[in-house]
Amino acid sequence: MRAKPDKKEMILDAAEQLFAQKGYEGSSVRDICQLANVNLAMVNYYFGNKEGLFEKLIERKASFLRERLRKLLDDSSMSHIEKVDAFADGYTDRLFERRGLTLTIMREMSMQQRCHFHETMAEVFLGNVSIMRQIIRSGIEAGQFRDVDVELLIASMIGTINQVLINENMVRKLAGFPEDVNPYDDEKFRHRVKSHIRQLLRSYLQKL
Amino acid sequence: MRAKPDKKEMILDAAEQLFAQKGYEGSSVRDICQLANVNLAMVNYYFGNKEGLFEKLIERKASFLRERLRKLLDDSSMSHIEKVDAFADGYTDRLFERRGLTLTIMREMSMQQRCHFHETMAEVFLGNVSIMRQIIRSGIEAGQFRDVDVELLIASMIGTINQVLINENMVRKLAGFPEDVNPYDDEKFRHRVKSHIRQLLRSYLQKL
DNA sequence: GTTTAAATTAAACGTATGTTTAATTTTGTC
DNA sequence: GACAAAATTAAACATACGTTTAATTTAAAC
Repeated sequence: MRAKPDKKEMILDAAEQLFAQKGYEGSSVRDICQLANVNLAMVNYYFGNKEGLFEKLIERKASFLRERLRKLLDDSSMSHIEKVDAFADGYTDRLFERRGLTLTIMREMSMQQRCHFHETMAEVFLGNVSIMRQIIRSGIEAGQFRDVDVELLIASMIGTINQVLINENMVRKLAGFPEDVNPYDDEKFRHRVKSHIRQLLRSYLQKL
Repeated sequence: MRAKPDKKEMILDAAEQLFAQKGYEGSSVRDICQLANVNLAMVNYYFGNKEGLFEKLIERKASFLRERLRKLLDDSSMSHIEKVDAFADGYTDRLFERRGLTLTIMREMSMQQRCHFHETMAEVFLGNVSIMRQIIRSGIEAGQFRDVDVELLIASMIGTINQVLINENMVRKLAGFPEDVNPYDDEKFRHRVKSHIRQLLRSYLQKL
């Protein structure tokens, strides 16, 4: 007697998977419904239309990360550099775990098509950026960090993770994984990325 | 008597522009032909089909950058860190100037759709990565650089640029540009990105 | 058990897509 | 100017798409 499968969730799951693999336009409503084992009309019944499905997908897990990161701001037991480390680690974990959705959002953000999506995505994104910015700024004000270009440093952190996520085959080649292994599930590789980002941020932020 | 407009080139130009704005699937052959002012059948006449058009687009400017970068390797008048600087500057310029194509390639690389494109793209990409890797490695062997994670450092450099290119609106907000200005044409902003990357690489590579 | 709303279905609708065809025009060569 | 090849065109083709409809089944409430 397993829990009754929620068709709405099944559609969202299927859409998340297909959008990640084939893009928004490349995934037909028929494909999504077939993968979710529901009737073709259910997408429009539950979400109005295909765009509504996409927006629900973005909203579904939007605020999860932010709450965890925001707690870092108020934690007085950690030093500034430890907060930066913790933020980067948390962010890396999150993007690795939700690689498909991360890629989907990134692709949509880079297009002028469907611009009304951008607001939802920008809100989520800027929320996280704002937390990271505050962490770094307070480190600068406390005299522990160099006076760096905060916005671009954040772009470097997120950009590094995205760059690693973008091409699975490239990562396999560069890191020497066999063809049948998903490198993003490999704990060693994730640790390698994390410690690279940590060292990159540390060497850039800390005073000589 | 201006030069006769080469329709093949006009199609490629139109496709490059539309793919960048609306993605591969989001750009119809009809849209492309209308923008290029040619008949609908010309795409299939010149390129066989839509996928052939895309592949020609990738090949058109593939090797341009590599030759310039390769010369850096043999230039004995520059120090190792100067070569890294020059590589990063050249790469940034190139990606900024060809932003649309960069985004298009990035999106395609992140999808499992149309996997036969990946070989062409991977070849171009790995060629450039390989040059940068040699530059950094020889700096490490000469004892001038720390023994860093070369592959991920390159991912950081390219990822930073991509992250900046991905969202025009975000850059406008973060850097304070008005709505009607293209921030990627702004010489000051480009310089800001370049010097950030330079400092990031330098602080990470150079020994304490 | 009847009633009412929600959930689900198969089928159809209208349109947009990539591609092909067959006819026509342009261009270059002798 | 005649011929042949290349370039260009309008029209049609077959298919896939997102969406809607109208009928049916399921579930819940009384």
